Amino acid sequence: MKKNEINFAEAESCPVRNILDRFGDKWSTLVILILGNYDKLRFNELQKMIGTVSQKMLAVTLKKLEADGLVTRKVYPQVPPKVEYSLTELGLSLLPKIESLVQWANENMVEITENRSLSGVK
Amino acid sequence: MKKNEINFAEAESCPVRNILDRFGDKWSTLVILILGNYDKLRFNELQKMIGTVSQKMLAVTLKKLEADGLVTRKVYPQVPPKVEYSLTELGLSLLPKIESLVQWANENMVEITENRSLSGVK
DNA sequence: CGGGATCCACGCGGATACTG
DNA sequence: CAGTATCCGCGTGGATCCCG
Repeated sequence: MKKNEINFAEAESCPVRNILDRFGDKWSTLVILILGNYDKLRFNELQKMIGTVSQKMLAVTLKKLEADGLVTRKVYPQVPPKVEYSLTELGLSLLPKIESLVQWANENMVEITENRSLSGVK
Repeated sequence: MKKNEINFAEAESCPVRNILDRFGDKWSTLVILILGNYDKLRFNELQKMIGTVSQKMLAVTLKKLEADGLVTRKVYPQVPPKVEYSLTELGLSLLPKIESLVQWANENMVEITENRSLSGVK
């Protein structure tokens, strides 16, 4: 009783795998989410907002998102330097999908946590 | 120009972080997606369908999903043993959110891949 | 067949120090 | 301020063997 013949096997040919591999990391989705709430943010503002991210990982994450074309990086030529990050059109088109996931998370978090603590699995 | 005052900082109090930490692993979303397409699957069927997952990781993934209450595990008491996995109500409620993400992935995969190869970032 | 138990490599990601 | 460079611990996840 299968619906579509989707090939999940090979990572390269499977968009699901590709996308999930990209945004399955620790910080990407969170950065997109935050940039969706505040439309422009500086590096330090982002870091303070997330709170627990290291400079290195925030830099790496932003670089990847910029490379994917999801985030724009605007540099103001001044001293001290000022850099602002914001979502691109592409990034904005992804935002509602992630927010939809977040909404589900908010609605079902309690139930999942209860299930998990009952089962005893870490 | 911020919208909601969301506290992204502490992982425990932030549903986003919690959910993303759970499903941000390598196989969870894929398993949910496949079980959504085929409503019942045995362990080996799942493994062959994914193709590149090890026994260990599939077992761990299914255990976590079962502990969360997203997947049901039905054991048939016979020799050789037969176990069927399927999505629970909770799992089914998550499915469309993930499929929505997959749809976005399919639509924008090419553009992202192009962007990334142009930028030179791995 | 459906896993559990072990061992181990690799890479993510944190801490720290330094620079334009 | 906005990063880069380096070092390194630790957890994810693969390979292999074993068991009911």
